[in-house]
Amino acid sequence: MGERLDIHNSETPVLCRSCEARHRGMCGALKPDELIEFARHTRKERHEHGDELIGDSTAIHAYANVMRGVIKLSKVLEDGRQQLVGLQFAPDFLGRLFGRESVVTAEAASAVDLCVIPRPALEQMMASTPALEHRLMQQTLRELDEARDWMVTLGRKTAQEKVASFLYLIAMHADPAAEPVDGVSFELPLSRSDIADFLGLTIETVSRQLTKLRQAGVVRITNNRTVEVPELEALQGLCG
Amino acid sequence: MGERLDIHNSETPVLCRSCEARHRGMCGALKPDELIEFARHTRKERHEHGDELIGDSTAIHAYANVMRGVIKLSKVLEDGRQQLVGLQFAPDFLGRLFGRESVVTAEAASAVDLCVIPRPALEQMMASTPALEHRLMQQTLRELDEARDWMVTLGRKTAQEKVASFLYLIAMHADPAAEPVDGVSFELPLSRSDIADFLGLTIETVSRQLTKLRQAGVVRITNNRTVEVPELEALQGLCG
DNA sequence: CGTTTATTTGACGCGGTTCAATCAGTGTGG
DNA sequence: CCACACTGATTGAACCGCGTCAAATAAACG
Repeated sequence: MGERLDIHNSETPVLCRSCEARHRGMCGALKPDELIEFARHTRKERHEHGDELIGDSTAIHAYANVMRGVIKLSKVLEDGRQQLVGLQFAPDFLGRLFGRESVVTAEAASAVDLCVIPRPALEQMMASTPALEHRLMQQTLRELDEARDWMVTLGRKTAQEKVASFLYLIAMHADPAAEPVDGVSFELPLSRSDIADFLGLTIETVSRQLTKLRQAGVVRITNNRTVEVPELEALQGLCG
Repeated sequence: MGERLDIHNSETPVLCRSCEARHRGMCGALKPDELIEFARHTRKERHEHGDELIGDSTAIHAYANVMRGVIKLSKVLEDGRQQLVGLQFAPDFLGRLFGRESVVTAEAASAVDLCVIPRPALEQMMASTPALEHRLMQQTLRELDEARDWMVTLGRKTAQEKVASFLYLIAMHADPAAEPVDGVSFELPLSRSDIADFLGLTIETVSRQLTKLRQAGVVRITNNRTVEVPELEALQGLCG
């Protein structure tokens, strides 16, 4: 009898309870019973640093929610020049909605946990649940805003300002509540090479600018990846 | 009696009949009676080249559809450096949905006709007409794709490739059906200064690269604004 | 036709790339 | 445990593409 009750129970699925996307991500748009229906179609996937999650020009069979880790979206020119065009953190949505095939490559920048849902399942659900499409619309609009900010960085900032802007971006992501006067410390989710591809620079230039920032006392860097910013304000002032 | 019938008539509103947005734009998502309701809230606006349509950091009271002309979206840094972050043509949608205030400046790059709808009217309509939100979602996703393509241009292409890419972009917009082997001719919607801000270059560099392209026989330019491309393939080959 | 603004062209310098060498961290096998 | 290789990051030196500054030319406008 306990079991029979469970079937019609509207409790949050176990796996969703501890999921960030449950509230801040797209699943926040779902009512309890919708969430249960949703969870019936999803599967969890764990990926290692460096795994290619979606290849450029590959068919789109599934979408996903980022539950943990960082994902980089990139594009390459025929001759190999590469540019990052997006960075995704939990609880972002991953995948080009309604696209025939992907126009970017998605790669795990760290260990990553995904909550994967097949394309037809999500699209059906979106069609019947306007709130879900609305939530994804909000995320898409936010991504567009970010892309445009980034375009200013790529087109108009100096190498110094680019690197400062990148550090500031990551710092704010590590601690969204941080005040300008605060100090923060965090791990860089990207290698020098990735940072260069993010900023439209070479690794050498990135490295040189980082040493300048270090010498200026704006940041402290240990083990290549750990960054400490004594006061965000100083960093912000260098962002152009 | 004829008049009474008209009231409940489901004919397309007169002003919408010749509008591009009616089919390709957001209004294509509306059924005839919805279109009538929609049209009750809209007003047509005509703007001159150079008019500021939306200011950075201004409250968003209305959205609009571009019926004619070209609009440039831009951002500026405190010290005046400027970067275009979007170009909009008919029948694109104008305005940051659900945003509190604009994060870009929108300026008419040519004479422009807008179909303006107050913010509450559109948002109510979106809430009750999922197809409308879906259509706008599609446009937003397309804009995001374009922004990311552009990021590659800004971050990784040479001045030569940037200018070629820009000309190619405009050429394809002037004649979307054009084949690579075809030739096309069109008017540039932007000044050299705007093109520079679009590509993250200076006007001098833009000018020099245009002369190079002219000397190479890839384009012919008359009156500073009229461009003729004998074969698109040659131009495309220079886009990197 | 004169004035103003937009574009082109030229000369020069600098910021960032390129090429190359060094250094640091990490794993591997003897 | 150390020598070795390997990968990622830093540093240095030389080069060059693009920006800067300045002047000439062309187009737009009254």
